[in-house]
Amino acid sequence: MARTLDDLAELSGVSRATVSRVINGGAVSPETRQKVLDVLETTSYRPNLAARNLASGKSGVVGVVMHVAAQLTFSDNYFAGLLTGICDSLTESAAGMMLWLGNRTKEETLDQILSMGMLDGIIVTADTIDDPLVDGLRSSGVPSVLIGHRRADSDASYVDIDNEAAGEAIADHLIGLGRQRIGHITGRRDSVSSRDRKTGYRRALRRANLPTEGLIIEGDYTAEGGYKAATSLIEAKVDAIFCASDNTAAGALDAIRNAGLRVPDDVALAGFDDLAFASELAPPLTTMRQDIQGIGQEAARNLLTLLDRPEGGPRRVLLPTELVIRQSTVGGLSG
Amino acid sequence: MARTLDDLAELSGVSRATVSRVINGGAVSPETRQKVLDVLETTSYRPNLAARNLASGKSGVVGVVMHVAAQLTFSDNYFAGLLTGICDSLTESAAGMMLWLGNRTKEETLDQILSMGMLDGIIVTADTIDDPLVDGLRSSGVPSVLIGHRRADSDASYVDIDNEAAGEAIADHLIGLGRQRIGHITGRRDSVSSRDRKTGYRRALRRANLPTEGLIIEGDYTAEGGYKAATSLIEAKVDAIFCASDNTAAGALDAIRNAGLRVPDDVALAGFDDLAFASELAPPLTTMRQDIQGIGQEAARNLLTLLDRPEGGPRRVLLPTELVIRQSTVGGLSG
DNA sequence: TGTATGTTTGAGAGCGCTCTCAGAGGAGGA
DNA sequence: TCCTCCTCTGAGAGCGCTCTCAAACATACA
Repeated sequence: MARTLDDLAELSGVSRATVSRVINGGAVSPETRQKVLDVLETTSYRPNLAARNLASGKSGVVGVVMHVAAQLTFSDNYFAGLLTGICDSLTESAAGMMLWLGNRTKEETLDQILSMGMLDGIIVTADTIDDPLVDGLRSSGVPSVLIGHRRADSDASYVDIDNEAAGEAIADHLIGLGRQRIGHITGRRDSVSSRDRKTGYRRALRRANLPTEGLIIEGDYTAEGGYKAATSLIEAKVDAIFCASDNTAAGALDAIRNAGLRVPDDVALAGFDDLAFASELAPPLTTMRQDIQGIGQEAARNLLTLLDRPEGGPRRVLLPTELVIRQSTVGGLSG
Repeated sequence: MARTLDDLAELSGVSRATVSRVINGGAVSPETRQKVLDVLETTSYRPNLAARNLASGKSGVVGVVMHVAAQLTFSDNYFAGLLTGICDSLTESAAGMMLWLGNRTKEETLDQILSMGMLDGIIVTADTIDDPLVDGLRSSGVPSVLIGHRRADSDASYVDIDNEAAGEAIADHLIGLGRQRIGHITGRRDSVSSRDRKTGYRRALRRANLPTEGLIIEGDYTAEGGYKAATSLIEAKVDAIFCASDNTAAGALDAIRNAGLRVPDDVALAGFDDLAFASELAPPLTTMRQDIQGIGQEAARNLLTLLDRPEGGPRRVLLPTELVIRQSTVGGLSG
């Protein structure tokens, strides 16, 4: 059983260098190549990654960092979708992946990642306004792709959506419906996407000369937060609510119902994400679809390309979103 | 900036071997050790893992394999809990982790894992009766710890619960309540845990001389499966249902309600897992608590110990479960 | 003083691979 | 025929670390 390149070389009667060329695609004459391939075939040879890594300086492994509470990573479908997409692309390219969740402080996580010293590149979620982990990763020099980005990251490689435009589009939709008091439940306070969606919402309402005072309530992307925030918006006599996430909208829907109001007749309701359950709510939820899994895939592809051709400079991608109109804002729709 | 052991050696005026001893805990005189530690302090030295791996044959990275649909891995709290626990233990020991989900066929996954050739050990979920992935991993010789186990795995290292005893205990509870027609909704057909829980249920009912004919319906651990199965059990006039998972029970609860029956008055309902939502159902669900996160932690710890002392032989752990009685079986309970 | 025993250290041989460099051999032009 | 140019191949030098082995020195005992 051949175990090393030297074994293979001996078996095929060529040098180690030539076997290496065959495996890694160097210039080899057809006959020699075939000879080696034959031996390779009959020999369950597996290159030793550590040796390859040591010699080449590459490991074929990328790090994925989602520094949110571990429990959340898996229960919130947003992160689940992201990870699924990333896994997908990486598997396709036979790249390995190491995962870091929020089990430790950001400092510890950063330290651990850097001391691995073995990662070709890193994918990291960057939706927090002030994030030492992202800063540390970026300044470490390890090639990275961010999912989401702050202003400070505008010269980094990232995959994101245009949250401002999306927020504005949803608000415009509600405005177009003739609603006059349109409330907004934001996402987490320290979240970039939340802030941008709010900015978009504000811009739309200002342009339409509609009030926003007292109509913006802070949420946290969860259903519970949505319920609470919606309760105070109802007191403020809104006739529409734009929630920064579908989860939030699900909570808000409960609150509206419990207040004895009808959706959309009394209050039109819109979410963000278009998670699977959005279309199954009663009534089905108008929302901004983002292809979460696609974002994950793109991030991984992006990183792999970056590793392949570092000279290409930072790679920035904005993925499209799509307004999905359902009965929670437009009652008369069929389906 | 010192980058290699040789640099450090030069800086501290000793040999590379001595620096290595200080770092890895060999015998070094106090003065020499201090000298080296001082240099280490002022020098942001990070050992090169590839080199270390190559020289020592160890990588400090373990593989985690959960070959279920990726989407499921994250939406089902069972797997989420498992992963959280594993991450926890591994992080504690500063061990790296690589994750494989069900993005590819089992054969491809197996191949990819083995060709990594860099994993010190593997943690793999083994709840499927006939699983080439688990078989392949076990026969590969890479130290592994299974989560769950088949009969064929009785000589492997694993962490599991006693599903038979647990199933029997739940059934006994329902019997003790005086229920006469106790139905059972199983888990996935090819699942070991499902089969064992059913065996336990059967044993209890046989001992109590109660019928099981027509009262065992196949489910799949999901709420949808539970709804469907419960519907036919209701037609079979059961007065109690033991579901193989909480998710299943949630679906069954809907079905029972939709049939206009009351829980527990008409039909007592029990689940399995004690997921977070079990206590929030109306009525709160009687269920068998298993410490899912604890199982994950134990699996990781188990593997690390195994790697440390391979001579110890396989390490088998059965974690306890606990019957949690709530109003879905005993109506009069407070809370 | 000589011998046995123990402690601390350095030299150096790998681990298995990649990659450079130069040599061997063949083709083509003068 | 000789020289140049190109293609293919092998030798060998690392990559940074671990670990064995033996040397050097210290200590203890007879």
